Amino acid sequence: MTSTTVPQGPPKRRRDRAAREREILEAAERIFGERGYQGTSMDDVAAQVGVSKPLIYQYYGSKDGLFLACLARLRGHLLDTVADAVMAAPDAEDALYAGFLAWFRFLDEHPQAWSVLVDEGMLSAGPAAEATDEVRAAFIELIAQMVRMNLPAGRPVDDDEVQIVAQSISGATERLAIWRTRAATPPTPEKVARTLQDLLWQGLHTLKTT
Amino acid sequence: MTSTTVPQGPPKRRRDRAAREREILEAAERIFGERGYQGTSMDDVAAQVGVSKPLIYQYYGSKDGLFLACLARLRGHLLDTVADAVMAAPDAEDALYAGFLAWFRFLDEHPQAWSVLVDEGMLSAGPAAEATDEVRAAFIELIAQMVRMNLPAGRPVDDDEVQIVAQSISGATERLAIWRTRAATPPTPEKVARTLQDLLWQGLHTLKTT
DNA sequence: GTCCGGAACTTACTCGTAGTAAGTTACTCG
DNA sequence: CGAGTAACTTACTACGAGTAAGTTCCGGAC
Repeated sequence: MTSTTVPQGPPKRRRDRAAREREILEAAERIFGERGYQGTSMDDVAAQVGVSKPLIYQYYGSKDGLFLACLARLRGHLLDTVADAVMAAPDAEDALYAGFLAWFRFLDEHPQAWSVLVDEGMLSAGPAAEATDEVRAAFIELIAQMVRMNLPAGRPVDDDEVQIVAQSISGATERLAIWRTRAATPPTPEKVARTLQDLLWQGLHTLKTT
Repeated sequence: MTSTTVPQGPPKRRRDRAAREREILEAAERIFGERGYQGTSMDDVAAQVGVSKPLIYQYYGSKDGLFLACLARLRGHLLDTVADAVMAAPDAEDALYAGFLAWFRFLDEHPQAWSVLVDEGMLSAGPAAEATDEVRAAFIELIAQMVRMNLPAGRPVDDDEVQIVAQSISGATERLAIWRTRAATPPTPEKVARTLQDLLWQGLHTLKTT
């Protein structure tokens, strides 16, 4: 009877680093999504994974680091979804609508992912701020490209204006998403996307005349 | 020589409650503005005022409570400034521009006030969330009223659409403000206000035909 | 004056959580 | 088998939010 002493139910012992990192990331996404950044402690995550806290620190460096990893993954996923919708649209006008629609639908379908994204404002201080800006910047860039699609090719583009418009759209869609989650009976994604498109479509053309 | 024992340099001893509350609030605004919500400890504020921490808790209840008090005051100030500019404008088109301009100018002139306002996202958890929503709701309402000013009186107003537009504008202006503080050479308030107005003005009229 | 009631204020804690130092266990390759 | 290394843990420190229980001072009643 040398061994066979403690055959635990879950045979979850040592895993290699990549597998553990994935496991931790999934748990973190879930818990951050449920309880928010502040409401989640590293001990919670560690306990959920069945691992000790320092291991998470070894892999992710800090609480901000772990949160950022979640954020980057989720936002990447969202970005892909929206970008696909935009690319699939037949023309610029449809692309605008399709992009908005994909955005709001994704957030309806992944509510806890969205909770994480909302909390990104959390990291406004510290070196994490730049990281979140980078993550968001990919989105702004997608929007900026869509905006440029609307401008005739020959004209000189005022980059400041493109930036202003892209930032505006980014801010508008984020606030609308937050508002929809809080509202008692939020309008459908279609309705919101349609209204936004109506609001912006004409104005986007005035840029080229400036 | 009954008294005259300890004539300290700064004769800051007991003050009545209202005066102390003001003093604490001013210090808190300054420190929150400089270091952000996370970066500020209650001990910092207490030390700055020259008072002990429990006194602040007695007056403001919690860190969130203190922060909210700052927030409400600053946002009220900002709201008044923008509302005044909107009201003073001769027509709806000017009102839109004037409102945006007042907003961006105020934030340029009160950078640390703005830092506090940016951090409000911080309070996405807990009972403080509703309070910040209330504070923001006043702004949304101002915008919604401006939007309604653009619609002909006789038509039935789609309240959902008005809300969507108001939320969008609120989100756009907030994100633009954040972007301007981070950008190396941000465009002038006039430029941003002008571009935003161009972007939105035409679209605002399409609402009435929906 | 002096006594007393309450408001202003403090000392000295508890508790929870981010983060770390130093050590231990198990897998792997010669 | 034995050594090296990656995976992992125990047992802390540090610090900040929030609190219990007390102390000091002022202003009015007699």
